[in-house]
Amino acid sequence: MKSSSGIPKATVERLPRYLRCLEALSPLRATISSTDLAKLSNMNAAKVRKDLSHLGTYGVRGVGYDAELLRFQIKRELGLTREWDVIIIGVGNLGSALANYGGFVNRGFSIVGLYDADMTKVGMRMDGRIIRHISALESDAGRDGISIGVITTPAEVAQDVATLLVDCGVRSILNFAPAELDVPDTVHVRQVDLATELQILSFYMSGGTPEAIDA
Amino acid sequence: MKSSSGIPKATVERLPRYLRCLEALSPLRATISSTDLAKLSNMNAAKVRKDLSHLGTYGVRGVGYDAELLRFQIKRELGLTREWDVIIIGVGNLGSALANYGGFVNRGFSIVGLYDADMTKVGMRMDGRIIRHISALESDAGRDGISIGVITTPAEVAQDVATLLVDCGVRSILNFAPAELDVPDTVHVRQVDLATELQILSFYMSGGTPEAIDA
DNA sequence: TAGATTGTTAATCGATTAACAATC
DNA sequence: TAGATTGTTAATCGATTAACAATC
Repeated sequence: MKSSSGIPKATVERLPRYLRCLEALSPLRATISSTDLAKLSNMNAAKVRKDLSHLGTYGVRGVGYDAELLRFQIKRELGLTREWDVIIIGVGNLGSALANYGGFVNRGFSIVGLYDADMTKVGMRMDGRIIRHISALESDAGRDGISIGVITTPAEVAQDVATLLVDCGVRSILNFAPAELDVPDTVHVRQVDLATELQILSFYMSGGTPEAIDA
Repeated sequence: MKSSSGIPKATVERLPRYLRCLEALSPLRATISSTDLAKLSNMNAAKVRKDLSHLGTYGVRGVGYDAELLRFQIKRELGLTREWDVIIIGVGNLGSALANYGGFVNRGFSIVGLYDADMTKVGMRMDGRIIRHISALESDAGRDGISIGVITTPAEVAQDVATLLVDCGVRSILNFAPAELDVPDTVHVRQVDLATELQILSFYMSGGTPEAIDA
């Protein structure tokens, strides 16, 4: 008995990157080698082959991978052969930007609901959808079966929103609020923190530890 | 001779998280143990101690860490005792959201410029700053000394923008465009791809490989 | 056949974790 | 002193990479 998926975490997190490179490829290109895909994705050819080997053996020795087939296999592995319903909670600057962002729809995600606690926003139309009050979430969720909740609220209320989502049966959360979320471990959380990214860059710009000066 | 910083990559990427937890702490709280910090940051106490040991020995056996001192040491290590100047290229939905996002300023980052290629946007005022044309970037950069460039353009032009930034002397890039950037390895790139995050969640929702069904 | 490239093995490297002596 | 908690060691685990036999 092995774990529900034999694919290592690190590989899963790289598959979308390969997919993105394959989709950007000229449609005329029939095959691609691990070396070429490595170059496109800023990766190492051995790593590419090892990652792809987890999908099955879709490469042809001496030739490479069928680009179209590989694209499909990655999508299948990532569960992107179906469409997932996404809701956004918190229609501030970032939430609005995501609601209007075209990059989701053509990548397998459909934004089916926008929620906010601010009554002055409720009822407003945004990219064809009406903003609903957060209190409507529970009944909506029961009817619609939401796959992913995106949290773009202020940090102070992020935990409450996460708890509400979990109570509504949502098992995947993408959290943009700079707050740690405490959820059952049946729930998957991906955290994106914009300030964190800048802080990591800051570390490398400042050149590491002061001790390194006496090198 | 060791590398310019002895701190492992994985630790650097966790320091902002500890920092965020410490800043959310009650100001009355004088000390914090590795166990408590681990709970707050959804981490393991041994990992916390190991990470913090890279900063020096600021803990006290039997007592814990001085919360305020620890906060300062992490900020110092991350290079956050100074302020970094940030520019945003591409004032679309996401770029505008970031320009108006308060979370940067009080975390050590100052947005000093907004650029776009669209002449209808150039000259517009946004959160007190005037959007300038991308062609002005080169001379502005020479005068101002920009630390970090944030790319929020369409994917198609992201590489050109990155190249321009590098030519302007920018050595740290935060890229939101779903495109792989090819830059010299003196330049640090952090990539944030919103669709990628959803795709990773999709993988775990769909339960891994089909082969797993016959378990 | 000769050249190219995969799939996989085995070595290496780095990160995580448990355990515990040191010490407040 | 007794209890608590760090800092660090050593074991473990997982990820990366080079190398090459298999094979198109």
